[in-house]
Amino acid sequence: MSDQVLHEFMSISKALGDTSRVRILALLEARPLCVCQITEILSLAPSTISKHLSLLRQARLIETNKVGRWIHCRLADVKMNHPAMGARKWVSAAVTGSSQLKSDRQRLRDILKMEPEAICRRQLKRKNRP
Amino acid sequence: MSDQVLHEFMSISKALGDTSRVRILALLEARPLCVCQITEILSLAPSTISKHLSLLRQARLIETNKVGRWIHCRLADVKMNHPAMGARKWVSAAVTGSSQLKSDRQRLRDILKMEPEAICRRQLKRKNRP
DNA sequence: TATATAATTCGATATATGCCGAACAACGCG
DNA sequence: CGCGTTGTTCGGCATATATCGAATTATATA
Repeated sequence: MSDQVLHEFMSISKALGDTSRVRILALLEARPLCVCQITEILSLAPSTISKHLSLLRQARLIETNKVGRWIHCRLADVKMNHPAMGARKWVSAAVTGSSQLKSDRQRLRDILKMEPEAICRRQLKRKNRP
Repeated sequence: MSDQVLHEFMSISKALGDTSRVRILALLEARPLCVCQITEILSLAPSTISKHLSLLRQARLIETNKVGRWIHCRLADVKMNHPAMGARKWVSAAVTGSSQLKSDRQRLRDILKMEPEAICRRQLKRKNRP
């Protein structure tokens, strides 16, 4: 295809153009997370989170790997020579101080206190008894 | 309003999420330009360009000032302490080598050879005799 | 093997965005 | 002043995207 450079750049900038995806990136700066933890914090449908993660992966901003039943997400390797790395640094510097992201981090701390398996079960419970 | 920080960031990342606006930023890296020159290079309707410039201005990525009949556009002041500055550096580094932007720069060189007033008249001619 | 769980894909829908042309506003010049 | 020029605003249309729920796939476990 033509103009790989611009295409790659647009893939990254479009990925950064949505609040939910920026929140996910900011969460992953604290530590790697599994998809169900991210879903729990953002309070969006699993299918929506899945789509967001797919776009972030396409933009090479995050990497994922399967561990048993779960899929672990983490920020892409910093040593990678890719425009996504410059983006990561910019985002990181630009969003410090956001109250939304601060509140997300607090929610993450709460969730990490629970046993890992309890998180997804919580979502199930909520579904069956609304 | 709540979370000024995230809101400002999203304003910038959304501004960077469109090819035409990235092309405008890249052009302005070469030198300040008037709106009609940008319109000529991108080959879009004046109203479309105007909208793009408005978004770039809201994101504090560019600044404009009126000079007689024309409106001059330039990249925002680098000394400014604003997330837009980090964005500018990232964009600049990430898009070098794009063939689309290279071709835009060539087109810019051609246009700069013409007398300034000839550019807008060219658009007028094309309009009257299609 | 049968069931439950974690995540993705698909289809539908509502909203956002990019683009244009027409109308409008501001400015300069004869 | 009246006209041409430059740019913006507005309304409409087509496309893109964010979201959900239902169906599907893959994995673990009883």
